[in-house]
Amino acid sequence: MSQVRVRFAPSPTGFFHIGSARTALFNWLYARHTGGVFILRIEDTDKERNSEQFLNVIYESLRWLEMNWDEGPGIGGAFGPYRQSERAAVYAEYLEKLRAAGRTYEKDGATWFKLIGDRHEVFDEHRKKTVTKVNVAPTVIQDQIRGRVERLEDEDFVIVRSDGNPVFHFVNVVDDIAMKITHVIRGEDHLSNTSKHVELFKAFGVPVPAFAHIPLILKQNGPGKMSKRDQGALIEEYQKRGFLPEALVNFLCLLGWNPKDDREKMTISDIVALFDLPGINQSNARFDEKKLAHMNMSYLLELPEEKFLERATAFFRAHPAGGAALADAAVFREVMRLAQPKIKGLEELPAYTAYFFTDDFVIDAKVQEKVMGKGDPKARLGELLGALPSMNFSNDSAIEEAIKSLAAGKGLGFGDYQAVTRLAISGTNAGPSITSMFRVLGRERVRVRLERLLAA
RNA sequence: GUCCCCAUCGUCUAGCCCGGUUAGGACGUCUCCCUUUCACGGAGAUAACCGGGGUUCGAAUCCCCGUGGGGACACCA
Repeated sequence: MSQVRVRFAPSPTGFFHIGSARTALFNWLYARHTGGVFILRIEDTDKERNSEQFLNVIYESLRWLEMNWDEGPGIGGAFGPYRQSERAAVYAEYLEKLRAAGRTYEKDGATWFKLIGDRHEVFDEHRKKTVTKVNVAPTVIQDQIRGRVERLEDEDFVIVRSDGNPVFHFVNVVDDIAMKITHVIRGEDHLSNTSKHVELFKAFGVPVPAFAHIPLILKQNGPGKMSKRDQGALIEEYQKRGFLPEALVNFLCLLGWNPKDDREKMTISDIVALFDLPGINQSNARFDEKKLAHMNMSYLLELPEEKFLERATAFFRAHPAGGAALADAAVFREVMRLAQPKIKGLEELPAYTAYFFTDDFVIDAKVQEKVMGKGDPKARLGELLGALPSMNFSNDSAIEEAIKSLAAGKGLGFGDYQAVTRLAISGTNAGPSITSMFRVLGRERVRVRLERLLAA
């Protein structure tokens, strides 16, 4: 068989969302799995709704998710241009073929595609108008995922608007022919359009590509498919929130596809090796951000220290808290080492580590009430403060030993000092071990914080 | 309304094609363990074959009908 050629064909009429990304991903995976070609084609024939801003979001999101395209904008290729707004000549040429074959006619200033068969008028209750039906046999669609689907396509349809611009169905098919697309992998919302497309392919006298209509992604709450306006729908949102692209890709693969065993976390090369069209599900999947978050945490946890530092640095650079956090590279590195095994996502970092970078941190009132109401926390603070000047701050275990021996001298344990000390130096009840916090903060800042709570 | 697609735990899913499983895994939730807090991790628990008919010795699995969900019905893509 000749080389697989697939395309992802977004229209830049809105932000790039989860569903589009998954469609792109399945196309990309299939190309990589088969050693084929992944083409990016921009379907910007709707002049009213297109915008350069949305176009850039598409490019940026695809690059972020590392779905590199082999042909398309910025790359070129033998079948360009790859933006439909620049392909008018191609459409004119193909329109002429259809016209020559007697498959078009003009009506109301637009060009219509003519079905072959006897015609009769029918009043359509739903559309409240009289339409012309054509007696035709049902169009058969052979779908790689759904099997054989029959659909009656029995009305002529517009292929070129009265303003001269060709419509989606026409340009989509023309480009698939011109770009020698072998497999059309797209959302199931296009299944109903496919009969139009098949009739066009047939009218052009070319073989119909293989179709694979993948299930849709439903919004996490409420009815319907996910759309650009839904909460958690936008790819760039995840990028901004510091999700790891490899985690998002892995998660997206699992929405509608799986390796047929218990594996979930897989490297992209494993996925490429295992992915295939017949393995794709037929039913829609609901988006579950909790599972994405879990996947993300799992990837974050196994990131090498240096990689984590890189990602965290990039995240803080784009964050309001970044200035303070990144002021001292050595401290930042230490704090990130402490934070990596503890957090679920990079977006937790600023709040989780704030007290390392500022002395003006918030003290959690609820935690304070709880901690200060048990035992004699102020006595413990006083004792610790007394021991502080002679404490060896060079490493965690030295600090731990110092606190333990202080505790032992009073007939207490490490735990009796833990909560109140943590509250004093971080304002909360969750975080790295207090010995690490001591070491990173340093004696002087610890002293000030202990005294502050003691005086409160 | 018409047409098309789909249907296993709350969610993502394995199993279905080639009928016989204690219907498996993951996320979530809960419990316990680990522990210097919080996470991580470990052990366990929770929870599903949409309904009804057939076919069959036997149906999650095959067939039909309902029901439910989704999509499409533009001179949008």
